Amino acid sequence: MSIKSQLHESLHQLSEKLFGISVSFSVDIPENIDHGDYSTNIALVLAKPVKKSPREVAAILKENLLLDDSLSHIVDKVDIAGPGFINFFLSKSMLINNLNIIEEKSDTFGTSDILKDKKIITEFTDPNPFKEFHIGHLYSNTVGESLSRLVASQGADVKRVCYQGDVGLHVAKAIWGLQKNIVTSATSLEELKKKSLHEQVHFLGQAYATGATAYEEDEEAKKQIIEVNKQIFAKDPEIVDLYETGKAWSLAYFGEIYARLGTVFDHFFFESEVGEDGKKLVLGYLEKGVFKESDGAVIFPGEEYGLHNRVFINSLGLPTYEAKELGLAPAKYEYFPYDQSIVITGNEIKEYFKVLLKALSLIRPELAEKTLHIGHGMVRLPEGKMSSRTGNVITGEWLLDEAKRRVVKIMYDSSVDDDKIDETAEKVGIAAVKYALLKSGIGGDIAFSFSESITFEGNSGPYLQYTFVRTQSILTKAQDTKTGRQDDDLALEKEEEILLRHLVHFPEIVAYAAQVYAPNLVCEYLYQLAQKFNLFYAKHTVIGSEQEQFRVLLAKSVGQTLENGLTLLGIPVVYKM
RNA sequence: GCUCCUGUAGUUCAACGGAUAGAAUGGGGGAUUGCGGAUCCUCUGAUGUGAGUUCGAUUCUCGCCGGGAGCACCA
Repeated sequence: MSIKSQLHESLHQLSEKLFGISVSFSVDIPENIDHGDYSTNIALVLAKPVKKSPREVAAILKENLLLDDSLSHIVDKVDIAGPGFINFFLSKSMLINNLNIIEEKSDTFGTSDILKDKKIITEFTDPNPFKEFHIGHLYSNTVGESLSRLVASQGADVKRVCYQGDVGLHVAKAIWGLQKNIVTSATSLEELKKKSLHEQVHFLGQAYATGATAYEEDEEAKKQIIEVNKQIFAKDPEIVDLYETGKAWSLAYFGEIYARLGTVFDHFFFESEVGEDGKKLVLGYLEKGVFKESDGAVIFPGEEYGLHNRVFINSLGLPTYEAKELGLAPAKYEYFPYDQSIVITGNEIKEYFKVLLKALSLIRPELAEKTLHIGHGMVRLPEGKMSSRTGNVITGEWLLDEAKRRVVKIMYDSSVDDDKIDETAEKVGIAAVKYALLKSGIGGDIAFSFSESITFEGNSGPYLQYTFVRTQSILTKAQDTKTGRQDDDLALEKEEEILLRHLVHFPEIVAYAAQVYAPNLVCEYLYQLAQKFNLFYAKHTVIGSEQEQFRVLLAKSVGQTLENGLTLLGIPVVYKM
């Protein structure tokens, strides 16, 4: 049990014992370190029912708290402050002993078993074959990977899956565009098959742009594309080679990006696999009145539930995204009988997802109940909107390459050609991009500016990596220093005490971040940790000082915590940069 | 028109209904012949607006003003 919940429990019991009431109150980690390591508002909440002033209530609680043996071990001092907050200060021995705990727990420091035996399936990234992997996908992947790691750190059994739209109008546009562009550029599918993956994917991207533009501007082309769409569903031999080849290119390309980002999916779902099941479900429940026919299409009457109507099967008899998604939920459950299914997508389909969940709740209520949709914001570019229709997109790959290029430029003489440097630059670049995406809350939009997001100063991924490198540098130089158990009666410098008091909170922050699905809380914590360490580092010498043993252990603990935290964010560490 | 999201320093972001609204960046001024200066310190500067609920509101409710997304055969 964490210190926080111990305090909560003790206060709860005390309130019942002294006043005979149980109220809802909180135990917080104060922002201001002068307000203690933990604080509670219980006295403010109790004041009214007890008919005493908050400070009086606090005083009564304080007196009795000190009698509690289990608390006197942990807590050194209890203060009453402000309007009636009770502040707790942890004992020094507790703080120092935490370093020993970190050393023992090593890479499991920060984990817990709150979600033990829970099966959680996470779905994220979801790029569509035949289309670009753009920054939005990069963002979804970064968020999804971090959330997956967070819930896994709390003991959950996690499976990552990716759902890809390999059938539908967008594919028809790309296929049509491929046919067209192969002719206009006087090449052939056989010729293209010999080219590099890069060139193939580029050709695909252009084909999609060609098809998408024609669909909007050319009536004849539009009709043809709709025909192609039917051919795709029918697996028409005329297009099957083109289709399979293009899809394979896309998937190979996505695979390269996942490898760079450190995501390993346990399973890939395709619309082509779940579409039929979804359609059958819809038709089955059409008879039962869940769905309705309207203008030749089958719709779900969301308006009857305060939402909006959506088409599930279009008038051509083809399942739309909605019906396919309806088929996906049971398929996921069959693959992995989950306790919770987390779907991470952009905010723009939030309303749509509500409709979908409503429909699912009438068909498979137990699955709908277990499904959680988390919407993330858009990545806005100051330079203007990107559009895959015009082929004017910033791709995820381009962004990663650009970040890496800038790292090399800043860190090294760019002429150097060295595998080690290349590997480090890649990791630092990934850190810059991922951290920029994760440091703010996932609900809001992200204003992505290269100058500010690919930065190596201030609140950035590379800053954290740099701080980690410093800790490791100390450890290398102090190899012979023993870091065994530390005495309690050490005289602490102010900067040391601040660090120790911050380190205690890591497991609580991680647990909370996992609970509320907020990787940005981990970012915030790590950034503060790095700042506090750098301040300590600037003011005190580690190696050669009288407290070398203690300080080396402190550096080691900070390094371990930084590494564990960065790992939860899906960000790699480096040992030299 | 309807639904949802959103409005905090010049800019980009924080703050379970709590204490003096916290950072980064920008701008001004400084620091360590020391373990990596991609560091550290310091100054500067903000809750769109009007009510309400509360011991206490950036946070909750309502109005107004501004920004964004979605709303039938795309995904």
